Amino acid sequence: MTDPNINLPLREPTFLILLSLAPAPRHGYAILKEVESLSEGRVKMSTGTLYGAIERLLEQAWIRRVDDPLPNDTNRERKAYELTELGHKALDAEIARLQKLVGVAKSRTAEGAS
Amino acid sequence: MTDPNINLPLREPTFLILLSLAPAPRHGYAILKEVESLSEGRVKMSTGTLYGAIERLLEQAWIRRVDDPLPNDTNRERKAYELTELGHKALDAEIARLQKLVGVAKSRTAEGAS
DNA sequence: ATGTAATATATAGTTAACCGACATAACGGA
DNA sequence: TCCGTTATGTCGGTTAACTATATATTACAT
Repeated sequence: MTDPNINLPLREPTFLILLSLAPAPRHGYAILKEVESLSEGRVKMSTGTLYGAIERLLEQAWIRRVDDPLPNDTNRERKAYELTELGHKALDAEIARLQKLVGVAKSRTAEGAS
Repeated sequence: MTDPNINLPLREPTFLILLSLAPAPRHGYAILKEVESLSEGRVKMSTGTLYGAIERLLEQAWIRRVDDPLPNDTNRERKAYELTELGHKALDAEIARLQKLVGVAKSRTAEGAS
């Protein structure tokens, strides 16, 4: 039932990268900025983390390369990525896992608390 | 502000260990079983993970050793642990982090709506 | 024109936590 | 008496993330 290609849990940077790509394709640096904004400034990924994760996600086929959605007239290199079907499934599965965990945690810590 | 002794995110096994200790002290093996039940059978921690984490959590002073709450008449070794104040804070902070993340993820992946 | 901040990609070396395998032993019931 | 469960622990390998470093282009202000 559970897809063997989807190995949870994701670590936070990976999760946020996928989440940043969920609505639309983006290039690396844009992911970096989006992750920071998604986490309200809390997560400032290093480029080492970012490009390492991109490489891994490409291998796992959770993301794929696409043409830059915002083509520019400069010589500037830009590589864009989007979620694959599998990537979407993985993200959804991870969100479900987190949601369940939060539910359990809430009910467990609520007793006797104030 | 944010306690410098609390370094988030936690990885799932660590989170579940803290959560298992939240209502009451437990000994190692009981934590192992509780984690499995909290995760509805999904997370089957190895003892390597468990005792490694316990050692780390003791060092960080997120848990402390206590007398076995269920004393037995046997020669069986049993070591019980409970959350410290700091451990409780860390757990609460992690739950808050997860909850916020789920909220962001939900709103971002939800289609429709404007 | 010159400097510098922001944009953009990439690699190398290190660390922390987890995982699987292994090891030991007491207990309880069939 | 045997076996599954309870109970504690070590060790080596894996892996993702982190830090630091590197390179180059572009935009903007002085």
